[in-house]
Amino acid sequence: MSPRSKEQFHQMKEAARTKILDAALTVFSHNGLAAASISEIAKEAGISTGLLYHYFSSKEMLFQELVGSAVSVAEAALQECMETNATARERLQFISKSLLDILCRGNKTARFFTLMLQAGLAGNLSDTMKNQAKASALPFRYLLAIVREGQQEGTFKSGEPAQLVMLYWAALQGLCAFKLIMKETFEAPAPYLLDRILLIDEGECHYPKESRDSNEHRDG
Amino acid sequence: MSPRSKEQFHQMKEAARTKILDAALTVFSHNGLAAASISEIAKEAGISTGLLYHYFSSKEMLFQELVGSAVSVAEAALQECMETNATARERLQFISKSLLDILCRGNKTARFFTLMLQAGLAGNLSDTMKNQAKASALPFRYLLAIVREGQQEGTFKSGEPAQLVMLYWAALQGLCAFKLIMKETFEAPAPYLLDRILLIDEGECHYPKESRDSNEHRDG
Amino acid sequence: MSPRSKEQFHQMKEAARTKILDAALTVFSHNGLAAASISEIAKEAGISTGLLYHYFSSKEMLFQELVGSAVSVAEAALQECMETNATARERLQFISKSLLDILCRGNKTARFFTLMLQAGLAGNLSDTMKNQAKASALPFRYLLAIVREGQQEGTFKSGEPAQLVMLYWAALQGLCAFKLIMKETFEAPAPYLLDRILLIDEGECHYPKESRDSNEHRDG
Amino acid sequence: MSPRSKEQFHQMKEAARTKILDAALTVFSHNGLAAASISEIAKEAGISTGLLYHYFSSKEMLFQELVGSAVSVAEAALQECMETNATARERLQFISKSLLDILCRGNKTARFFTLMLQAGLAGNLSDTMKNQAKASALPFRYLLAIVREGQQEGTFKSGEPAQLVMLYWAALQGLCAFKLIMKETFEAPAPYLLDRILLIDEGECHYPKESRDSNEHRDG
DNA sequence: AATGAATGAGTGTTCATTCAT
DNA sequence: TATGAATGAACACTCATTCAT
Repeated sequence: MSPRSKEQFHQMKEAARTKILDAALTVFSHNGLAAASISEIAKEAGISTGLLYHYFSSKEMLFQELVGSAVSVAEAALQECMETNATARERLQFISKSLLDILCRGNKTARFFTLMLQAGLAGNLSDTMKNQAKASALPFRYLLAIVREGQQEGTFKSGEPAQLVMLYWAALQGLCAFKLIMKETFEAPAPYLLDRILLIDEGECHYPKESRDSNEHRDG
Repeated sequence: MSPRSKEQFHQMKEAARTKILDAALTVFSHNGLAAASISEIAKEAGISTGLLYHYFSSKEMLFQELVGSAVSVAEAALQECMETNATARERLQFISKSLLDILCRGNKTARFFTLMLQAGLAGNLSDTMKNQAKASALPFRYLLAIVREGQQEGTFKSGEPAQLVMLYWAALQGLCAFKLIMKETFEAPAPYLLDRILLIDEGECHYPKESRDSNEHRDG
Repeated sequence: MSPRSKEQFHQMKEAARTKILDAALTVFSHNGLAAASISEIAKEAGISTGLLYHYFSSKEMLFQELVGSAVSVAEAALQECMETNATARERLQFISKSLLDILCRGNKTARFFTLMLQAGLAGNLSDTMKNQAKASALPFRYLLAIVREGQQEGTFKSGEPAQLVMLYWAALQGLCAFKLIMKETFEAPAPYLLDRILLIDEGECHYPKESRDSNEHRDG
Repeated sequence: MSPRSKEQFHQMKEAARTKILDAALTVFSHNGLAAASISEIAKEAGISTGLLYHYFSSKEMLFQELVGSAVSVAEAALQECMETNATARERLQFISKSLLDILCRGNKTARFFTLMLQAGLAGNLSDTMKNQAKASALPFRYLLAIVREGQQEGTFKSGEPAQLVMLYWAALQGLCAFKLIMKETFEAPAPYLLDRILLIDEGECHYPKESRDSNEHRDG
């Protein structure tokens, strides 16, 4: 009843929720969204199924919270990145490097990406879930801004920004999936390889920019 | 003995099998292997569940046939491509263009890619299925060969070939997934954007360059 | 159309029916009545399921015909046996010997007995089937008559005739089941061992009959 | 941690298991293993099918537990019987009387015998089940020992012991099946009738053994 | 007479969810 | 807060039966 114990309670509650969310992420990404079972998640979290339902009202809500937390973490990170006064090139390099770093160090990021992918693919989700899944499109906006800025800087490759971002993001998605599939065998590519999808190679001759613009976006 | 000719039977059987395989591809790629339900596949194919089992002995066998056929089609195509005496650059451009073309025209390719992805991700497959799933690594070998050749040609970017291929393939995987997620909204990137993951840009200064300039954007 | 071809047709039909009945007997007795599948029977008989339904309108009818034919064969044999003017002892010995003989030579008899047993046990039969199953009680009547006659002859053991017959018949049932279970390992007991359930041993002192009657029913 | 005491849980669990095992015994012995349906067992036990699977992981495991418990109970009883220093004759009389007594009083024994029979007959059992089924051969060994001993005592009939035991056991099997088939109509035979398959009749002249007619018909 | 494709109700089994404790 | 027994609606799969040929 004291403010102290109240806070303690809150902390314990949050700790329990986090434990469950972690377990859920693992199980969801292993078996696919639909094939994951609540009882497996509960076992992974070390609690009973009944207690799980004390914290999350349904499998769907559990999923939503998972996605929601991931999105907000990602958004915060990107937001922070945008607020620095680095060049677009530096920002991209920072993002790529960060992502590939955590990709190397653990499975969590890969699991999140893959989970979002599966959620997007699943044809039988409720509307709320579908909206959540679309929230993953959020990083697109930030990247779009970076690409546009970078093209003006002259450090980014030419091409339709939306297509470039999609390609970059698709590659990232694919890498995350591969990480989970190949397990220990997986070796992340050097960040500069990923950057190169968007950035002009350092050795590249990008001075005569004007003359290129016209014939580069169309090639078939 | 038989009141219907053998050929008639055979034709009908093949037609039915094809219809079922198409339906299965659709449903599997949406929901993943575990979450895909036989009854949904049957409904999609316009038949009863019982009849589905007349043609395929189990959900797993159905999946295996699907994967097997995809792999053999892909291999044949790549094999053919390898046997031409084009340059590595031309080969890659051909592959990218072909893939993005069929990606634009229908969902089948995207579904196949996504199916293989889901198969690889699923943690609870039988051994035969796991082997099948690994068969998807097959295109890697071909691409590796092309990259190595291209780097010697001087038309491919430098970098560890295995990592380059992985990046290229990951981008392709990701694009296929996006295609299914975004549906009509999806617009495939220009092939040259994909190529650029591996190929040195036209404008790049790779000195013995002068003679090339003109034929670089064209890849057919 | 000629009377000749008509008869030929009839013969062919009967041959086909017999083939199916044989197959059905085998499959029924192997897997139990309910677990036996029509398609398995058809395969065993070398025909299609459709054709089987041309001869027998349902699984149940097939079973009924099977039982019916067995019962009539058995009845005919017993009837014939009763019409001889042998002693009761001789009749019983003849019956035991005949049964154990065919039990040794093949599985058909064992299958019939076991099938009837299963039919009797099954709780979910239609009424017609239940009646058929009860038809197996028919041999009881003949054996009862023999026992009563034999007790008057002084060659059969004392005891309630109905109980004696049941014991004899139960032993026979049990042997048939064992035959199917043990397969090649099975060795039928000597007929006289079976007879001895009902017959006074040849070496037995059955003269002082009067004094026995009272203490024989109690022995433990 | 647990709001219900461990003992409470254990008791409830055992009670539920017993209830299910009883129901399963009834249904299995009626319909045979293959034809028995889980839903019928659940209905008989008054629970949902889902709950049944909470206690037994499959139909097969349920069957195995049933058989296992029956075998161990039977073995314990026989073991105890063997450890007394009674004569072989007395032992057999005890066994027969005990069995026929419980056969009269309820259906459980009859069901067990019949269950074992059906298990032996079923052609499509898993290996573990087949082994279990063979465990039913266990009483044979004890009876064989008794018969051999009794023949030396001069109180058992002559004849190949294995055949004599098989006949005795077959009769018992048959009686159990009849009990289930005939239901209330069934009247167990007097124990001495069953004993007589193996024991020399009290009134028999077995002292002056030499005088005994050629010493049985045939048995080597 | 003969086939086997086609159906649909049924089986064993799983699992999200609820509830008494 | 915490448990796990209990439910019922799914699912994969089977099979007696029908039907067009």
